[in-house]
Amino acid sequence: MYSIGEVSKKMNLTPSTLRYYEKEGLLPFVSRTKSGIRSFNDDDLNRLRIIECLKKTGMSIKKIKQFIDWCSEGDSTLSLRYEMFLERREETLRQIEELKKTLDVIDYKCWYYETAVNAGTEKVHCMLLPEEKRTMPYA
Amino acid sequence: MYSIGEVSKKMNLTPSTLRYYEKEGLLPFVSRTKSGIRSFNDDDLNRLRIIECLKKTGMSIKKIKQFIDWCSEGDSTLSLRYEMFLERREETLRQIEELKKTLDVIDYKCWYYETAVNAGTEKVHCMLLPEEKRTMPYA
DNA sequence: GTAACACTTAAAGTTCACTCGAAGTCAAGA
DNA sequence: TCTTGACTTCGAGTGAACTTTAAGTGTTAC
Repeated sequence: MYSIGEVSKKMNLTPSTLRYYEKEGLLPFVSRTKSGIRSFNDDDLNRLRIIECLKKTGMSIKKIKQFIDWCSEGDSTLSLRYEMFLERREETLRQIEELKKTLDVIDYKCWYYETAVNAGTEKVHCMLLPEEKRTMPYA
Repeated sequence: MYSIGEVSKKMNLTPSTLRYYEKEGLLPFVSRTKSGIRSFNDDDLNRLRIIECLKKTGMSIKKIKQFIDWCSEGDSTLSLRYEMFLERREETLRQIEELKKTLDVIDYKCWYYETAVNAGTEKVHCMLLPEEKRTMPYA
């Protein structure tokens, strides 16, 4: 059993954030001591890890709440939850692809500025011979 | 030469967003017609593409403005800009790695729910034999 | 000429995801 | 007993990135 402070350290979230998540309906599973203090167990931590995972795929708090609600509704929502993870999978693959394309542009810019720094001026890129120039859609 | 409406279509940004970017100092290079209408050229579009690229790496408008300011200051800021792109490169690689780890969890959940949907109940995951279970830090 | 439409500004409004502050409760140690 | 420190609630505040609104200007088609 863990207090909100312990969980906040383990998960790298502030206690305020955890209370906010609870208020938004993301943590209906967290129990309380008889004096009203939140008490997280290891299953709760695992559920929090899934929530963090969904956040990293860019899901909003509202959509994550939808998923948590489905979990509470039991087996009748299994296929909805399955579909959701398939969509998250596609979205995550898309994001990885987009970041890889972004990285190509960044890599080009690293070369561009390395060359310019060595030459002492950005003008070097107007003076390069064609075969020294890199092909990029934009510079 | 392109109007704000044409650029908004080309870049998939609203005219309001482009005006907001200008207000925030991201587009000091965009000129105006004598009647005050913004007039973008192809170089401007390329600069906008770099701005979009930096946004995709998670850079804030303020930090992008810093970079734009450096560009306006000329060769004296070349190494600052080089350093910035090296940092962006590291950050982008980090994000790709994080997404790949996230994808592993999502993939596990896809399997988890596929199995549960086929069985008609989530309880199947308590009944699986040890060798059928996947090892994941959390379920 | 005039209607329609895309452009202009400045300022206010929206949404999201927190984040903080005030006031109070509870359990343990000196 | 009293202090300390971590917890509680509720409501207000924050910052980022737009987004909308209102009022007005300019250009083009008929």
